[in-house]
Amino acid sequence: MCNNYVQLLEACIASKSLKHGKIIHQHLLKLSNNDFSSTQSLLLDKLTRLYISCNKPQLAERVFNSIHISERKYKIILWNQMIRAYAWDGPFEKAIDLYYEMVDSGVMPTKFTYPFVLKACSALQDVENGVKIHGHVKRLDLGCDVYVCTALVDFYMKCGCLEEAMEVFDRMLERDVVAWNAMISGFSLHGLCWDAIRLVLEMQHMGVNPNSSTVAAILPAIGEAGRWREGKAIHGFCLRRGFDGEEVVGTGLLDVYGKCGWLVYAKRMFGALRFKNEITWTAMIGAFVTCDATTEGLDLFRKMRVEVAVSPSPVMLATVIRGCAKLNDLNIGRQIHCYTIKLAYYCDLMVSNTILSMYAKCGPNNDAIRFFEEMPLKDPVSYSAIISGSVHNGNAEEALQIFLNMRKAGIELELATMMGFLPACSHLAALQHGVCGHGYSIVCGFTADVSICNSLIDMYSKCGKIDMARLVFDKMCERDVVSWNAMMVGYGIHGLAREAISMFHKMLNVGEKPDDITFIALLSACSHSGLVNEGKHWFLSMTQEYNIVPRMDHYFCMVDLLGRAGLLDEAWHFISGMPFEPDAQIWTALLAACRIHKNVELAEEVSNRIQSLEPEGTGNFVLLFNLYTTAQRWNDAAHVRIKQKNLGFKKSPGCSWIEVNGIVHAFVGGDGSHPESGKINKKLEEFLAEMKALGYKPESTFVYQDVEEEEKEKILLHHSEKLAVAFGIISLKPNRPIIVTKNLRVCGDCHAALKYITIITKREITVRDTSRFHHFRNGICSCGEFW
DNA sequence: ATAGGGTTAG
Repeated sequence: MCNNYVQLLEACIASKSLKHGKIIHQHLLKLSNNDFSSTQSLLLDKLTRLYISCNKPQLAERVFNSIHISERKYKIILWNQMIRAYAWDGPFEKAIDLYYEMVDSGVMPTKFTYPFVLKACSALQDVENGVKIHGHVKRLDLGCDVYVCTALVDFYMKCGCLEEAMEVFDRMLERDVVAWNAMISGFSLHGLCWDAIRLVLEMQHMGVNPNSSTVAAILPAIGEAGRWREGKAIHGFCLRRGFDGEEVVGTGLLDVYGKCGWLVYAKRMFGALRFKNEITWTAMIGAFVTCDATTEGLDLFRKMRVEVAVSPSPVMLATVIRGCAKLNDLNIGRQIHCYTIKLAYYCDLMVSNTILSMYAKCGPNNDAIRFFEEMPLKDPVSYSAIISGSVHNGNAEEALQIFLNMRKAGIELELATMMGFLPACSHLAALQHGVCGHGYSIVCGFTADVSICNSLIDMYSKCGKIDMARLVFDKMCERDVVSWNAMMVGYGIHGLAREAISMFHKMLNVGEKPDDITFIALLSACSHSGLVNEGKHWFLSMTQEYNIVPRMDHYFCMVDLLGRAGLLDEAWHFISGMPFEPDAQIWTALLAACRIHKNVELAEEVSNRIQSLEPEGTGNFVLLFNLYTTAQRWNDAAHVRIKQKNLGFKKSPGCSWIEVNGIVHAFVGGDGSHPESGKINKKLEEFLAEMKALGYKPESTFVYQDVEEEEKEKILLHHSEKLAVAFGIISLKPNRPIIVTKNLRVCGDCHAALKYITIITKREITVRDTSRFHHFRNGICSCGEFW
């Protein structure tokens, strides 16, 4: 009877029939009175094998454990197979546990044990156990086995221990193509393109022929590095060897072409492949997205849905969603989002992070934050995406809050998190948080990264610490165009145009090529310092010497430059000579200039143009309104206000904020909601009396309501920037800097008053408004009255 | 073999 069961089980193993196997298992349980141990070990052996072959390692392990311990010792193949089954698709910890159990029960592992258990270690990134197991290998004298050594190389490489991997590899007496491939794919995994290529050449030199796996292993690194020349060379090699028709190689080549921007070649590879699997389709869609042919990519996705009757994989949907984000197409984005819900991919972090980032990029809206809050699983990537997304959508305060929650929840900070956090500090001028971010970046080694340092330069300069920004810049081992641009922008907003220009020359001296943003930085620096002739010079040389076609933004800088300097007619002519239609922003720059230089007639003309171009804007109304009130034309002013109201626009209120002990306190004009409001008002009253004694006269032209003088004085005294400064003075120790940020341009009366306050309090005050910094000290402002 | 988060401009 027993033999019959053995034969039955063997039949089940051969046909991988779990269903029948389970029935037999039940029978055996009944026969043996639910006592496994009395069942013959041969049957248990077969049953274990069956469960392993059906990929049910847990069931297999349970049956295996009922074999008597003395017999289990000799079932080495079963041990190995169970470890393999766990190492295949987890739980990986079980593979490692089983390995130790095996060793502890005195069973000698074989060379077949190690590749499996090491695979489990690399899946878990468990270096500690991997190293311990490496020790066992040495003791068991398996250190020369190609199979085991290749597994060790693969393990070390996947865990990022490149030196250990190389050491094992170098000691190998013989190396087959698989061993070389382990090294090559390891380098490729870490983006070390040149090391991977060097090894391919070396292996050929040693007489080992690369196979199609070698090619497949090296292609991702080539693609990531954008080395299209090497990609083409490998393509040629594949053609000679006949590898190019293989799905894996063909897909890899397609991907390289896509990543290098050679869409035509990518399409040709795709067309030439006889067999296309889902990965091939995904790679092609991704190539379209990367090469800015996103619409075509989405079309291909639809075509695939019709032609191939399989549900798209998470990776494919992530690629498609990336496309929606790039197209700024919330409609299709939402559809794909629904589709992922239908396919139950909502627990796939990669998919949900892509959706999150799409909502953030297509903002500003509340979709991103809502989606984030409802995510069942979140990882550091999700946090990074929502932090940078919130900053991108103009909500830096929210970004800061999420960052602090993240810290509280103990979630690991990654480099990209910092890349979202530092701009949030820049926006808020939250110097204390920014400095913490800098410290943390040093500790984590992030400061070795050029982009992090670029963000630090930006953070310090926007927090008023231009010298610290320069210090970061000077300490960088490596700089890119962004570093120079960020530094120049910093000098520009601090009114240090000369320094910005000198940076530009230094940049040219070290051979860095200026880009379009470099010139925006240069032109806006000139504009803030009133360097009209320099600005004109750079605008011309930008096209003539550097072959950069001026964009709308460059024209904006020029209009701003001419306008601020009072050259209104020239600015007008400059706009008329533009090669394309000026947008509302350009006209607004001119309108702002009209306000500074009190030219009502031109302002009316310009305002009409703005309204025809962009009826939604409110800045236009505000500027015109202010201009009329300054000219005391109250009727015209009222008319503008009525028109604005009828059209349903509200002016965004002036808001100023200051960071005190890591908390950002915000104020609007006349704000009495702050807990310290009583003290703030008292301080301001004191200042008013002292200022008047020093010769201050409230400039009532900056009050845009037609009310009594006394009332005007009160309104002026409670402008948001004065409230924030007063709060700073009463809450910060005398040695702490006072840095206030405002969402609009600083008001003229406040500008005058703050100068007096620096005399009275003997403190330095910094105000950052929308266009630049004002450093007040001893009754003088760094802007030299030019802003 | 395909794959998620990122710096400078107004």
